[in-house]
Amino acid sequence: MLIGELARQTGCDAETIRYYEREGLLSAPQRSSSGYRRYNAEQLGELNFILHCRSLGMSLADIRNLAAFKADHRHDCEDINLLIDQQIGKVHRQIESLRLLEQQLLALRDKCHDTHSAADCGILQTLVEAAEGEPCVCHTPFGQDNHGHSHDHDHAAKKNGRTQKGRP
Amino acid sequence: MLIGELARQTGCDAETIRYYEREGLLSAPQRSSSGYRRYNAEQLGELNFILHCRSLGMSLADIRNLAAFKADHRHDCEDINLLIDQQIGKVHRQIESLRLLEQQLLALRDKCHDTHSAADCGILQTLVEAAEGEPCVCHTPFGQDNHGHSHDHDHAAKKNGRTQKGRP
DNA sequence: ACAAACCTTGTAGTCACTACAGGGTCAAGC
DNA sequence: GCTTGACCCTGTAGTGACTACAAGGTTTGT
Repeated sequence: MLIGELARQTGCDAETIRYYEREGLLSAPQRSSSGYRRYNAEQLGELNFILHCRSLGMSLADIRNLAAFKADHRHDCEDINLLIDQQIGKVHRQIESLRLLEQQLLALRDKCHDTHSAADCGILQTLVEAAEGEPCVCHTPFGQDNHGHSHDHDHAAKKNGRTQKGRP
Repeated sequence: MLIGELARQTGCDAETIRYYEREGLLSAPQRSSSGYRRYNAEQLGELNFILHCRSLGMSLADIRNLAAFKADHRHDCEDINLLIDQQIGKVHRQIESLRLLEQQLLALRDKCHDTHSAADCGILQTLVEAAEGEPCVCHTPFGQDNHGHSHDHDHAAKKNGRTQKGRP
């Protein structure tokens, strides 16, 4: 099966498949005489495994580890449990901080219900004041645990801590 | 005040401040004869506004818009409300999909409590089987609304849809 | 013979930073 | 006057997980 067919069967973009191969997650397939990638059922399974793990929010690095554990059958599964536990912890912290975020946004939204001039907009005023005074709740979205180089997709406020680090 | 002092007062890295300037979020400060950036209270306010919005999970593009609304006082605040509502919607959807994710991970974790060989690890087995059969819950983490180029913190499974797009 | 649909590689862009190289400036101390 | 160290500058490249495109080669059908 060619890459397009694999893409169709898995719902994964062909460019992403090539990307996974480059990243060493997917084993390099055989090639036809003209250089086309030829996949078999085994690689279909490999890719589905990757996609399923991705759908559980795991990073490619985590999946690489998991695949290594899978390959080495003498390995005991302590590390696997640890990996899943870490994933659960990560997701849990994300949920917590997003909930806080939601609260703050809803409170903000509450400042303005009718359409009027931006000069009188309660939301804008609140934002400006909050930035000035900054005695705010100041959660740290998915933060702190951010050592290493995880970069964690936490857009928001990352390491800057604001209340802690800021104004001493 | 020099950039280091501004960094200290806001808890924002100096390199990030320069980045915000490059991106046009922060107005270009005056320069000393030797080219050093000199900030005043107004720019301190500007930066705090940006950081506060970031801590609410807004993208730099959103903040740019918000700042434009702030500047143009004749503008009415409908767009501001819309922006906040969209932000709330985004956060809400993220929470929902993360909750689902958490359930799946907890169910997965439940497959293995003791340390034993990876060959017998319930987690690994479950992952492999789930990838093969794939009659799974198959949530789509923060997906779908992903038009444009939002990139949205969604690690997970992004557009690939899996159950929808895959295997027709 | 030719077009459409596929495949290849390589490079650059996304977002919000972060890190570093390679230099310049400034104040304090000797 | 000279050195040291803390600061500042610009510019470029890297992060994660893709996505998009350019410029070309191959295969298949009419």
